[in-house]
Amino acid sequence: MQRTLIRDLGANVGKKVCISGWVNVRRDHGKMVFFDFRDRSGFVQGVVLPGSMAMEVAKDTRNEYVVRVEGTVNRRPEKNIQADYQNGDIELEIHAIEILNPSDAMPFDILGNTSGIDEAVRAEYRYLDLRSKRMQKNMRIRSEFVRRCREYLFSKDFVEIETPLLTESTPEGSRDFVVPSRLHPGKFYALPQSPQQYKQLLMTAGFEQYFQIARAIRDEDLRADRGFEHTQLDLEMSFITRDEVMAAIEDMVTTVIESMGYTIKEKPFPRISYKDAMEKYGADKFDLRTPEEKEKGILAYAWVVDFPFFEKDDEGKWTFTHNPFSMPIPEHLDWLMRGEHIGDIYATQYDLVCNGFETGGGSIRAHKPEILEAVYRILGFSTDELTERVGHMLKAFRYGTPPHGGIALGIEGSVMNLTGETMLREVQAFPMTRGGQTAVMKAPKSLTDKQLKELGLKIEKK
RNA sequence: GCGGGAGUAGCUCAACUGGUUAGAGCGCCGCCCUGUCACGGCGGAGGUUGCGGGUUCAAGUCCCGUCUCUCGCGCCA
Repeated sequence: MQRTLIRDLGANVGKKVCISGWVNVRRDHGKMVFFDFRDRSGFVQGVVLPGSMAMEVAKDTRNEYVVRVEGTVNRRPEKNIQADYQNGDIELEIHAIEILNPSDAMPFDILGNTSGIDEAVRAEYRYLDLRSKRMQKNMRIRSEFVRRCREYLFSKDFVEIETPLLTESTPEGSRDFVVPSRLHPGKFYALPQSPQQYKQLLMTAGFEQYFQIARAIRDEDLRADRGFEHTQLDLEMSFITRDEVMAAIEDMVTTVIESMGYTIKEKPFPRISYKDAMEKYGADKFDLRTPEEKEKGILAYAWVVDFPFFEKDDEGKWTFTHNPFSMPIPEHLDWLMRGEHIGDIYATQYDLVCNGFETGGGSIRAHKPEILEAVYRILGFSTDELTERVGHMLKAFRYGTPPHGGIALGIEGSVMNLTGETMLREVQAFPMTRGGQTAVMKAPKSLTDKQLKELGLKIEKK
C-alpha cells in the first residue's frame, strides 16, 4: 500500500492507509497500546485495540523506532477529541506494524526543551537534537527564508552563480582558513571570507545581476552569535546608484519577510548616519522595537549610512573600516583621489540593522582602477605590493567594468531574528562548539604521515 | 591570548564545615493496567564524581596541573 503523509490522514477518514515514520511516544495500557507517530508532516495518534494482530509487535516497539504502520483512519469519540493538537479529532486504528529499524533509547530528552542540555551532548548527537521541535522549526524557517529570497531574485532577473571555495588568501580583513596544496608543495589556498572579488569580476563579465548563497569562512575566535563559517545571501548589481541598490534590497527583504507572515515596524526602513547612530545609541547596531513589539515578534529594520572610509589603527596607520573595494560617496571622491581629508571621507557603505543585529552590509564598489589604487595608496601599499594584492582587479577594471554595487545579507542573523534565537548554533544544522570542533565528527583531526608527506608539510617531531 | 561559569547515573541536578554503602526526578528494564495523549501503579538495574597528580587517618568536597563545554573581552563585519 502506498504511503500517506500524516498531515493528509484527516482527508482519509474511514479508509485503510499506510503511514511511515517514527514512534514519537508509546503509551502501553496492557490490553491496548497507544502511539503518537511522527513524520515530516506532523503527528497522529495510533491505537492497537485488544485482540489486534499488531499487539505482539506493538509490545516490542519503543520510542524513536522507525515503523511502517497499516491501519484505518477513525474519527475519535467526542470525549477523546484533543482540539489543540494536529489530528486531534482522528486516530489510526492499527492493523499491522512493521519495524523498519529499531532505536536505542535517546541519550537525552529530544521531546522536551533541549536548551538545558549540555552542548557537548547536543553536538555529539546533533542528528537527534535536530529531531526536536525547536530545531525542526528553525531549520524549516531557514529553508523557507532562503527559498523565498531565491524566488524573489529569480523573478527580478538575477543569475545564481557559484564562486570558488579554494581561492587566494586576502590578508586584509580577518584571518584566513588555509588549505595546503598537493600539486604546489608549500603553497596554500585560502577559503573565502566573502565572494567580494569574484562577484565584482562577474560584473565585469556582464551578468549585471548576480546572487549566490555563499559560505563565508573566517579563522577568528567564536562567539554565541559568530562561527568559523556562516552563510550569506551575496548579491551584486550593475548600473546602479547607492539609493537604487538599497531600495532593491529593501524591497526583497520586505517581500520575503512579509510573505512569511512577519510584520515590519517601519517602511521604508529608517536611515541614520553612522555618526548619529553612535551619538544616539552608542553603537552602529541598535534595536528600535518597544517591549510590546518585541513581544509580538515585530521586526525593526534600519539602514546605517555615511560610515568613515578609513580610520587609524593602533600604530597610527590608515586602515579601512569596512571594505577596501568600496567607493567613497561622490562628494568625497576628490579627497580620496588626492589623499586629502582622509579621516573625513565617507564610504558608500550601507549596513542593514534588524532588532539590534547587523544583518547585512554592502556598498557601491570601485570599478575604475585609479579609484581602487587610490584606496590602496592611502593604506600604505607600494606599487609592487598593490600589483601583487589587487593587480588582477586593476587589470579587470581596465576592460569595461560597469559601475556596480551590492550587499551580503547574513542568513543566520536573519533567521535568528525570525525565530527569536540568539545563538548561532540554533539556526545552523551542524554548528561548531565554542572551541572549534565540528558537531558529531570532532574535526579537526590529525592527518596520517602519508597525507602530510603528499602535501609537502613537515612532520613535527618532539 | 585574557577573565567568569560549569563538569557527579543515559539526561537534569542534590550531597552542609573533608567523615558510614554518593541520592532524587526523568529516562531505561520487568510486571500490572480497555481510552490514554510527555497515561498511571509496583518493582529493578544503572556511578573510575572529566582526566592526572598531591595533602589527609579519610577527598565528589582542599591544593596543583590538564582536558572539555559555555558566556564575555581581545580579535572579527
